[in-house]
Amino acid sequence: MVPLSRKSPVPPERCNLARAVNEIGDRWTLLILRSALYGVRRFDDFQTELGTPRTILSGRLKSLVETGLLDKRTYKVEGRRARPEYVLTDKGEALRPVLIALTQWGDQWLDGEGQPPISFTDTQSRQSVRTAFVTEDGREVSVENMRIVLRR
Amino acid sequence: MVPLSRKSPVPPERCNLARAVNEIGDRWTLLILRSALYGVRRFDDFQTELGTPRTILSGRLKSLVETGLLDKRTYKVEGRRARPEYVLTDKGEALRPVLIALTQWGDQWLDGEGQPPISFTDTQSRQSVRTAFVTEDGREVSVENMRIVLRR
DNA sequence: TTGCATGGGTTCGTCTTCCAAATCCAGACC
DNA sequence: GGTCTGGATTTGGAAGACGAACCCATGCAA
Repeated sequence: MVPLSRKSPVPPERCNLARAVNEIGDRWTLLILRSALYGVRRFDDFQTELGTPRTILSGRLKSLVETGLLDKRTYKVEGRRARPEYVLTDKGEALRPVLIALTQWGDQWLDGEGQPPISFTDTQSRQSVRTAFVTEDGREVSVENMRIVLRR
Repeated sequence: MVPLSRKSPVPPERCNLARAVNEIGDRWTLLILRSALYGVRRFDDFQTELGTPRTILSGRLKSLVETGLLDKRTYKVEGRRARPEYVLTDKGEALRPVLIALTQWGDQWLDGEGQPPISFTDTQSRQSVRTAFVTEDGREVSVENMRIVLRR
């Protein structure tokens, strides 16, 4: 169990977790990113899938573009006029491991019965895949063997 | 880049990511969990560190207890009356990898200059630690080598 | 025993955000 | 000219966030 502390080693203002939470830490934003990671790009597709109020969706998409998580482009279907689409940037794509880890947390602690609806396997070994901590050269480290390093 | 899709393979109602987001996906809740993972347990310590309005903090702590992420206990300091404290449960502790992954995302994409304020090393090899996907037996898998498996 | 300090809240009134429904708008097609 | 379609903005009411003040039980000191 974590020992009692009166305050965090890194204050929230300097903490990149706190910053990340400020950027993506709200329900709709996370759900939009979830859909985006599955390839959803269009306003009405987000809206239909998530049921997000159109006002909110419009605002969240704008924020996500401003913070560089989504790229607003134009797509054109033959015989339709050009429309915007919202595609994940590298920065947005880099959240995939975070959201997969959160999904697996949900699989374990929220679902209860049965198999999770989605999981992943390694195309080579065909083994199932989970998130873990690894050293630089890719060997797994357990949480007990991790030491916190504070800068300064 | 992710191919275009008109909807997600798992609808939000069945998705454990969406469920997880409903349970912990708001700013204050995530910030409270962050502090809790560092060992913060007491009302005023959360309040001082995060600046959360006391009404909000009170409500969020209550929810976190109800959803089983925090355990409300009593602590007693010599010469002080007994007071409640909020300690992470196993379910809450299991979020650590998720939040570390998010921290590392923030280190990479939000900070810009310099070293991150906090990082981790393996006590054995002294190498730095990152989050990654691994097979059951702990060998790393890259995102490109991961195949989605849908149940049913 | 009055007074004050402490920690963990609740109450109150305001102020912001959320939200659903309606409307707007530009291009494509008929 | 009328209508469809996708991507929005506007509007007004409902919900949630917020800051300040207050409450309350205990311990301690005068």
